[in-house]
Amino acid sequence: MAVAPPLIAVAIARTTDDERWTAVVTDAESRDDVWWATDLDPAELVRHLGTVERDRTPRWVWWGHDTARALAHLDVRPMRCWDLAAVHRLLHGDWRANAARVWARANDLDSSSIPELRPPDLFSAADDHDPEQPVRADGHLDPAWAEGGWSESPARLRRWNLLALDVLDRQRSLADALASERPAISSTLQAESTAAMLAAELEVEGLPFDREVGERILTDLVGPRPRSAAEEVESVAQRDESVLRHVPDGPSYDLRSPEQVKSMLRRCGVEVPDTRSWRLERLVDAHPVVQPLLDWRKAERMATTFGYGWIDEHVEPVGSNLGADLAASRGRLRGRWSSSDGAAGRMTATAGLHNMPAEIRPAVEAEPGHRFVRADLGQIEPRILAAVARDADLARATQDDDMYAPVAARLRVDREIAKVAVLGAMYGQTTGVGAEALRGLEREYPTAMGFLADADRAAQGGNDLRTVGGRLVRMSSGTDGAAGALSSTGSLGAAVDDGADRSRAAARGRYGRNAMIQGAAAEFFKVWALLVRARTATAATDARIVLCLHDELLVHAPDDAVETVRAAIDDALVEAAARWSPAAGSGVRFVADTSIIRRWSDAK
DNA sequence: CAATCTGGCGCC
DNA sequence: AAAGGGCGCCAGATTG
Repeated sequence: MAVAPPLIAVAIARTTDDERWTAVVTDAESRDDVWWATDLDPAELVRHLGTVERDRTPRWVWWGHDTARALAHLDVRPMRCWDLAAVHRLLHGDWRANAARVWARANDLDSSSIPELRPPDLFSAADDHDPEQPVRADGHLDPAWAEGGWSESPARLRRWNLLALDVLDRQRSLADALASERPAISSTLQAESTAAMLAAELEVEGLPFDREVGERILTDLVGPRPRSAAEEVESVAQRDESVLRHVPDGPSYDLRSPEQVKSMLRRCGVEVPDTRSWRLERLVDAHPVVQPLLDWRKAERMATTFGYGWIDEHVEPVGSNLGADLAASRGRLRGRWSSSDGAAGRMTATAGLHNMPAEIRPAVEAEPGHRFVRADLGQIEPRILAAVARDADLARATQDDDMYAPVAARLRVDREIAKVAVLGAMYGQTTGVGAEALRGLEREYPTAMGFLADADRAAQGGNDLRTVGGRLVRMSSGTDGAAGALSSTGSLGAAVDDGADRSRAAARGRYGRNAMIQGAAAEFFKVWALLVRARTATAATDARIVLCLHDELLVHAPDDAVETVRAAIDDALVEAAARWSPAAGSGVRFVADTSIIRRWSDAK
């Protein structure tokens, strides 16, 4: 049995904007400072933190993203973490995990009474609160502390660490209380915390992006970069005209307004309830305006969401670590990352990192002397279903590289039907081609289907759920839960069980059933990604994860390290399956497809 | 005026 | 009987 690593709190802050640092490192057991210093240059700080990491291999405790981001900025890469905000999000299903909310929850305070930070005014003189005291008389954190005041002096950093350790104790005891119901929860909390560190690293690292390639692609799709506002207006007008010239003379229509597009189509004799592309695609023969409209939509989206402005805003030059002449157009595409967001705790990212159109992906290109090692998990959700439901029959199917093949054979249907049915069961879809096969699934895999039905039923009833790893998925109404938008709004007084109510309940059911699978898949993915992170960022290989995409990893590695990285990724998958306790002993096999490529678009 | 909602669409 | 999960982002429309 391994000895648990020591828990050590860390708080760091820049003293001025010229890169001097203050740091306090506090031992959780003794509540004594392991080390503190002020007016440090970054190299000293990094050396000290590295010494603690190496000599004591601690689990680092900190409040949240600020600290993780600062560590990532310093290129300090702790291997074991406890991020109070990440743990809070998981335990309480509350994604607005700022320090005040984390503290309030850990201390059983009502989050609706959290004080707001107010600018100093005439009344502040009447406030007898001591500014050096972080906790107010009502038990809440002083908002001035919570929103940055903690970083103003070494004494405050130390105090901030002690408060963090108090929260840590409360979080650990809550996790202990949940452990009988969710045995994986402790390891989930550790993985989620280290994933928060990875998210901060992804923000700093950025995704290698070649602006010249990107702009060339854009030129093909939406025309050359406008050189003036007038040219911009002209190009927009031309794009609009390519659609509007097919419309009979009459009023003008704004193609960006769905209502007006509906009117426009009506004038052309095409009546539609909405103008979604899948609907219009069936009507391309109904009127010559339909196809140009579809083309317009595609180009317009490219020009607005992923156009020149997008590149200008999110791609930064890599700087001096490459020869300027060698890579003038080389940049890094950066967005903000969250390690666990939304219903099921998936990673999310801004700046289009998670929904970049395939057409643009050739611009994501490894830097000179480097390649990408790309890996994606195969059929992750049905494999996760087999594991979390502990369905032995479905687990047997996962032995196949293509698990839909044995499922199809057992149901005596085509593979495509089996696939649609399995996915539909996890999404809550019960109509269409998969409907008949769904009944086959219920007959042949009653354990897995029963698991989904249980989650569906519980969620329909408004009961909160927990993923297998322990993440709370809130179904109750209120302002906290991600399911707020789904909660029933109508039936307060004269409750009428009408169609709208049933439809909302069904939506909650689908949401809940899917959250159990998507959430567990996210938890498994993070275990895998973190093992890859730990194994590939050694001095020998110095590879970096540059993108996490739900079931896909992109690692940027020096040419001579790519084979080592590939092997590490494959080993990490085997290890993740053994370490992630819901899978351990379930008989479920996980598979990944790994390739070594120059451009992201080269795979698949 | 900003904040929020809605339709639409990219990706998984 | 019917029931399509998640995210971020854009633009227009609406609300406060």
